[in-house]
Amino acid sequence: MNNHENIFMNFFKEIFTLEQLARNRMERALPSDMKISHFTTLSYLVKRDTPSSPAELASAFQVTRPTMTNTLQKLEARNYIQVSADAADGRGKLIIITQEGRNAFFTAVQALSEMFGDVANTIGEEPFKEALIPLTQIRTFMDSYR
Amino acid sequence: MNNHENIFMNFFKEIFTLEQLARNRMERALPSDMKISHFTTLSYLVKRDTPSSPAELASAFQVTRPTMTNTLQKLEARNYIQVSADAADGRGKLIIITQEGRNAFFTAVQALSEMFGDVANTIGEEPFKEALIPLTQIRTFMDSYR
DNA sequence: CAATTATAGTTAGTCGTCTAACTATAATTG
DNA sequence: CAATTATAGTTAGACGACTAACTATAATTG
Repeated sequence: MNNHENIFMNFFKEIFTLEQLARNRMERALPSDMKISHFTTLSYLVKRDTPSSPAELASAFQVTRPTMTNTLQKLEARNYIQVSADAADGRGKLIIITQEGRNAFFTAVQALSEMFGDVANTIGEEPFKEALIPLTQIRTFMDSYR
Repeated sequence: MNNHENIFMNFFKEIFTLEQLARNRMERALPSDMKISHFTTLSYLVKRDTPSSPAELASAFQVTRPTMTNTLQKLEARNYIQVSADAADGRGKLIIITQEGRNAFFTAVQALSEMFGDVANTIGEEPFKEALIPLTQIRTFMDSYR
């Protein structure tokens, strides 16, 4: 394995490890019935003022449609989202967040803020800022180049 | 959500998305019976000239011991590793990689190299180098601060 | 415009990870 | 040194992600 490959290997090794560390930490901080997939989906919906389709959500989070079906079923069962038929497309559905969903989301944000606050106080936010630019660049590229 | 939190949210959103993109891409590039967990475990073992314990491996990859048990059982079934009792500790086991494991590992490295080569040719390795320093810093911190 | 192909969403089944609980051995301590 | 506590590894069961295969509707095309 030459140097070239080592940079990529090391990069993705860090990504995999960080993903696991962050997932564990966030899951511990979040309310027990709120998974990361639920949180990120609500986060997307709360910023939108127009309905989103399941396919759009699946694409936004790089998960398959069956995975998004599963996530949305959980959210609907908890009355965090409202699902309706798309009048403009007989195959489609439209998703909006409910007030209950908004409340649950902001409660979760509060819990995460405290957790992130601890991290920020210790390591500071500089490394995060520094990493964000190349990370976004790499993610955008890998996202488009499939 | 204030600015402070947005940096962390955005950072971890990129980590989650990148993890999924990288996982999909690597899984497609690897031989079909070689999972990422198998590859990274073999990668660790191939660099060692002394045996490793399952607990050491679990800790190195931030997975639980039952998860590592599962991974090692798969690797042993394929004769990629050799498992023996630890004479110095009646509870422990010792893991070494076999020649067959080395061969499978280097075949996998070859497949990944080609995939990374495509990425490198298009985006270059600069963003990876740039991200690696703060990523390692953050990972090291989150690793130690549990 | 009928037939084909593509797309939206779901269901079924697999896999890898997790937690909880267990056995066995080692280390610690009153 | 017996009793307690900690550690190594496994098993069982839950969960979220995946792929393959399905239904239904939309878009395309010969």
